[in-house]
Amino acid sequence: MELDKHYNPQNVEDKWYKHWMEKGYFQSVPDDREPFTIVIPPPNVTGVLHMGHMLNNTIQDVLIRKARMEGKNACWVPGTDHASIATEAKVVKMLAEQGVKKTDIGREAFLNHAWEWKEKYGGIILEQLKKLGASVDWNRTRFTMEEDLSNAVTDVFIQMFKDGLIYRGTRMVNWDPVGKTTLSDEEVIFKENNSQLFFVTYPFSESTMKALGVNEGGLTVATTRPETIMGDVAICVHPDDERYKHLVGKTIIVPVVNREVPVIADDYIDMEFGTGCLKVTPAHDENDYRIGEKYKLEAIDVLTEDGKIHERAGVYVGLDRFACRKQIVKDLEQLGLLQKTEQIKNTVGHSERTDAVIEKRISTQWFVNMQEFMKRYPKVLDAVMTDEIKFHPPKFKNVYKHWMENIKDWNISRQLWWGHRIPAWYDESGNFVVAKDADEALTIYKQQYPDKSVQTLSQDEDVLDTWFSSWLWPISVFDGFKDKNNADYKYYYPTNDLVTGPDIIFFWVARMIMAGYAFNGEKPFSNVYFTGIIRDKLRRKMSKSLGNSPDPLDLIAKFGADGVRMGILLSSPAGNDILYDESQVEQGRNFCNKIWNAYRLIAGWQVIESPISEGDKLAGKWFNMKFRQAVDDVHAAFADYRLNEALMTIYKLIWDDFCSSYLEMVKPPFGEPVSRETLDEVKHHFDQVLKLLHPFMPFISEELHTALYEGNPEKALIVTEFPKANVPYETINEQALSIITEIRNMRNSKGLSPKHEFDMVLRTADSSIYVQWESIIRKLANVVNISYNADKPEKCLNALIGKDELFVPYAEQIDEAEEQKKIEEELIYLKGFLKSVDAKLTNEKFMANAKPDVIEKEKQKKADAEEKIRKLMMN
RNA sequence: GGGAGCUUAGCUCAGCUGGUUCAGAGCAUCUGCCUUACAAGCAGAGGGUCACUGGUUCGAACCCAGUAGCUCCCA
Repeated sequence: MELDKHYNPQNVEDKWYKHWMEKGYFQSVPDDREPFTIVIPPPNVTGVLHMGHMLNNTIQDVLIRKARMEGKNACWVPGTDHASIATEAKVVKMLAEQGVKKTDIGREAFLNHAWEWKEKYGGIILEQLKKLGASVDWNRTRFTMEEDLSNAVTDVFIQMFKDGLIYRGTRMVNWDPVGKTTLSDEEVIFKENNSQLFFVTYPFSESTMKALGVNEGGLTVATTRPETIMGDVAICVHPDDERYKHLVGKTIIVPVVNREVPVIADDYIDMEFGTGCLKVTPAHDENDYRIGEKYKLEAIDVLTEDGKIHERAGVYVGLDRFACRKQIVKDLEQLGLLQKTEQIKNTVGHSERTDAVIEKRISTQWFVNMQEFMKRYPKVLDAVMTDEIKFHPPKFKNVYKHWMENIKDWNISRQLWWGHRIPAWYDESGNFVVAKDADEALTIYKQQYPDKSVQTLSQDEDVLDTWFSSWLWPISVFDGFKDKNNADYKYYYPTNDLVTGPDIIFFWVARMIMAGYAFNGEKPFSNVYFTGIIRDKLRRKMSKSLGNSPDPLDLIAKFGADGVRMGILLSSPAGNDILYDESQVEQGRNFCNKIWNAYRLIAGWQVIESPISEGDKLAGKWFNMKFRQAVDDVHAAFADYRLNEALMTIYKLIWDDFCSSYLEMVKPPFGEPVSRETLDEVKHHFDQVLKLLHPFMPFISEELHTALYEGNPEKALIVTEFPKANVPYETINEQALSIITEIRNMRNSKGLSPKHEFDMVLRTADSSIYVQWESIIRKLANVVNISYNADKPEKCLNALIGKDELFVPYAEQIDEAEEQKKIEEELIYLKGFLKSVDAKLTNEKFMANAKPDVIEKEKQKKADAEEKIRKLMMN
């Protein structure tokens, strides 16, 4: 069969994925083997695959495939996340395009649309994972809003409420005016902003003027948010501030609304900032809220849920908050109350999902009491600090610790419909009970409020934060809440590795650890591999608006899944951002091609039934040594989750040692056959290398593994054995191989063709280390006659091979002076080296302090250098 | 404002508890080759004051202090 000159992934990848599926290799059921479990970070159900997913899932697939080949019962659980805000936003947008508003159609109809949407688009991202080669157990696909997982959420909520870990309270929360929902602190992204700082004068009240005996005047405050002036209830200054001391206790007038408010003093105030006067707006700022509580001030919320001015403000009603800012500044100017405007840099919170500017708002919501939680489950922090749960790279331990030690209550209610509805039921006066369903709620209610005669309660309209279900994921995918004693859960949990981005360390990783210890008393996983964030060449994050994010499926179509996997992995040590560049996936594709052609080479060999030659035998042993060393390196790299280094080791093993060296050593001259024994050995080595490669590049390795055995391999590669570490091997002295490089170099420097034949003379104390390599040296260095310890030829090129001398007779265009110069340079180098070594050896302090083995090494270096110098001097 | 981390070749990064003249890898670059496996290739080569300044040490890319620049997290 004619084989294509270039590897063609299209002919290979889908075929093998289908085959693996049909054979059920991805499926896992509990048995007596050791389990190896990974739960996928569930992508948003309506999402599409992006580069981050590619990196993340490739790493998981590498870990899973390796474990599977090591004889473990590998189980990779796939699934999707309902992603409350993101999905609801998409459905709202879709309905808007049809001219439908969610409030018009009501909750039930809206949810029908959402489920329809989910059915239609929910599977896309999982299908895309197949293209990548992800060996997930599709029978185990879960969805965070399916019945069992929803029940788990409800049960956990109820339990935590009973345990006093969940409470309903009125707090200042983050409000997203576009999504019209609250957000947790983690969902607020702070961005640096160029803002204007407005200096606004609040005039003295009549009584103040009277008391001061003046006819005019006022206090000037600096604010970036003049549109909240209508909510001002006080002016606050520092008690020690000499400028304002006399005004404390007096009143001033809030501009525009002409409300008379007090001037108060509190040492919270920073005298240096602005004018040293703070306008107190308890409804719209966290710090003002605290001051408001302390001094029992009213909180006037002047904004509506969509960020417009509320009727309560009295003026500008209905105007958008930013439009209002402009308008009020204009009006203040006209009133002569705007003193000046300064440009400042500050940070402004934005919604992670909608990017809207966040408003602080006082609202009644559900919270998890985190301080209390951490008090009860100290293991959540300890496990990470003591490496019971290992972070890779470990630098994220600090980040984790810092967050844990400063943890705030978690706002878990969201004003959305798509999600897990909060299992709380209310009567008309706001009394509520928490229960599994309406019936149970009523029963409990009657017990709790026996004197009330309510027959119907209404359920909380809000749903829970998406992460309130995600944090249960490693437990709930194995139905650990439904039945603590089920076989899957007992077998697979705790899971082994979690692979995710550092951006969700708080959202998800930390909370899964909390859930693990709180609901089960056990860690959810043993290792967390934090990937980097994929950026473009210029270190910009990949984003739709920049258009710098390639479509992963296009890349796979162009370069093959193996090529893309390799390209992404090669440059991504754990925790480092990866700078994506198409040349990397090109490198991956080229590597596939290289391997493909290695196969083409041996597939074309004619075979003869003759015994293996000594040279081929030696080449085989030599390659085996290289292979074993590489395998050990690969295992060591895996142990530290240095996957990129493991892959690089394999890359070099295949390209340099297998292709460039081993195959060249045993390759028969054109048209000549190869011995059966040699071919078998080459095939064996090739197959070993493919096994090592398989977790990284599953498709091409499986294809060639099969091809090597003429379509009848004993086993599919995916379930063969991954090469083991620490297998003993015969050590081969390979010093002779540097002769090849030296001679090729000589030829190159003289501009000679590789076809130009050379003879060579070696001066050595031990010719045996060279003799066995002769046939290979002849072949690869194109040398004809080899002699040992003969006289130095009249005219020759020379080089040092270790401590031995190599002469290559060559009469033409030889420049004696140049050759001499080369030797001189070598001598200068060696003498310098010797001097530095001598300096150490004659230094008493060195001899006194250095470890014996270091001294021994230095002595050896001295002896070697002296011998080399002696030889060079003789010429 | 608080915290963490980074700075090594043109680029991306290794360099473990100081000890081969220790300065490495891949890619890129340069030179010569279309040598019947592969030009998506082959054979070679050249690139670095290890951010800067001091200190500790027989010895520092590595340890310590300071300076500068960058990144991330938190408020």
